[in-house]
Amino acid sequence: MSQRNADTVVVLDFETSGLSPDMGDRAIEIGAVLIESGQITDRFQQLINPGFRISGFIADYTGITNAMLQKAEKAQHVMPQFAEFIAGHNLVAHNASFDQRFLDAELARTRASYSGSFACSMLLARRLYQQAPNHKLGTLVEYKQLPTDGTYHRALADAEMTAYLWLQMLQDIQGQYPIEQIPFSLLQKLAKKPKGQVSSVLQKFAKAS
DNA sequence: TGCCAGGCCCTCTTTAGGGCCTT
Repeated sequence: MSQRNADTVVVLDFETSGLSPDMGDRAIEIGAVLIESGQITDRFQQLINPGFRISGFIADYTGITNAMLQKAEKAQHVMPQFAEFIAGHNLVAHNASFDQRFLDAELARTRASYSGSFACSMLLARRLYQQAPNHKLGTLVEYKQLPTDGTYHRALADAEMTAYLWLQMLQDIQGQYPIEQIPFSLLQKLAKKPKGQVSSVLQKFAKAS
């Protein structure tokens, strides 16, 4: 069974050979962190050999080279390990629809599956931080002065930054509204509400809790 | 930091178009 609270989730990030698994693109790296009761308690990071050479653009963008991928395990070995890592947890990603498409596509190639549901840190940030210059992960890390070692576009580093962003959003909600425990489902619901309704939804929930 | 897609979201909208975000 998936954890109900928003402070216990797996935050994940894929680096891929392109934008669309339907166009033949594959995962080349997966990174994830487990957050339990608001603390990062575990990490997962694996390069994945896609079975073909990646473009120069992707190598430059990620810093992941074809030489690195040649030595890496294929998805059929990596994905079952990852399915074990995320088992029983709800999932968070920045622009989650992108990562969900690759997770589903890579898991479909194995017998592995998952039971948690996704929430998107980007959709939530668009509602909570409407004054931010934009809602790219790197911009939000700078905007909220979140911890970073300066590494971008690598799966574990991006997953960690997304995790800190997620925790910051929980903290900001709890600082503004008297909510002790935020259900994961509330944040999923908020991310789909019109921006003008976010405050009233949180106020109504705070009164009821 | 470009192209391929897809979902969200705004507006000069809804019989549509284009920007944002992910790699």
